Amino acid sequence: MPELPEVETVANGVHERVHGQLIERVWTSGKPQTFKSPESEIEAVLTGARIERVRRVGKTIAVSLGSRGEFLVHLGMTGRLLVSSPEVPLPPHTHAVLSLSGGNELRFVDARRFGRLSVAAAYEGPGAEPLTIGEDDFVALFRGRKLAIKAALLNQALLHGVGNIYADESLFRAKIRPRRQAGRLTRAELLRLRTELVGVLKNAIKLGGSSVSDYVDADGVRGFFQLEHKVYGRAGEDCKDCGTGLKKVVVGGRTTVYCPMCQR
DNA sequence: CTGACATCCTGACGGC
DNA sequence: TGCCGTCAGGATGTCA
Repeated sequence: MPELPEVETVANGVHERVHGQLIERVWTSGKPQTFKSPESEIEAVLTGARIERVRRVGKTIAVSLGSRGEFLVHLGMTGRLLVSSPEVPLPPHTHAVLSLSGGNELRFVDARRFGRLSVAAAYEGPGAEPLTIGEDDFVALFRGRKLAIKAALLNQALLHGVGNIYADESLFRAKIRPRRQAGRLTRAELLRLRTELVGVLKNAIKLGGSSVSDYVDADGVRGFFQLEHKVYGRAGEDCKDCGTGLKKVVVGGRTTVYCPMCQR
């Protein structure tokens, strides 16, 4: 499932291949819940627009269209944003096709339809940016919060971009149990969490993200960070650091895996 | 306001 | 082999 590193990889890859190009034609599938803005509005804004920049904001891909605003793509769980030749057959579950002046198509494909397309004037994202937030601001995010630290990490209004994989992986590396109350973590623990979170996100970006279900980048290529996972997807296996059996619980409504020995 | 929980959707996987 | 039930999860909406 695409989180910050996967979305960043896709956004950068798409940017390289489409910036500066004109959107000549737009086709949309008509599946209602895929479109957060009316399809007619999306088509009107996109058709004839020039793509200035493609970047990541939280887990959202924001395509800047100059004075026309931004085209926002949220990949949900199984969404893919692909740059393809028109000669390549449309994959099943294609929901939008943008024909570009460079001759290629920008395609949005999403089997499970948790992804969303919309247009907006400008997009800032709901929360703070994990890669650039300072120490004091990071610590302040969790002050007084009674929910579990894992649930707090998943809350996009606090930090945006972190999902289930990198929440579990950063908590393991920071040696913090996922169910600890966020507001009761010490400053030292939160600073450790910030360091490990930034580290794991940057490392994952370097490796092209984690391909666990069907995540691929703009060229359809899989990432490699799943090979570095210490806990995510490893329920029932042994901790790579200490050999203790990893535990699986539900926190914040999400499957959560942790090491009861390493994480306190 | 804060937090907990159900809901959407379909492919993959396990069991028999 | 093939069928069927279960599971996965980001954002949103509802409820306490």
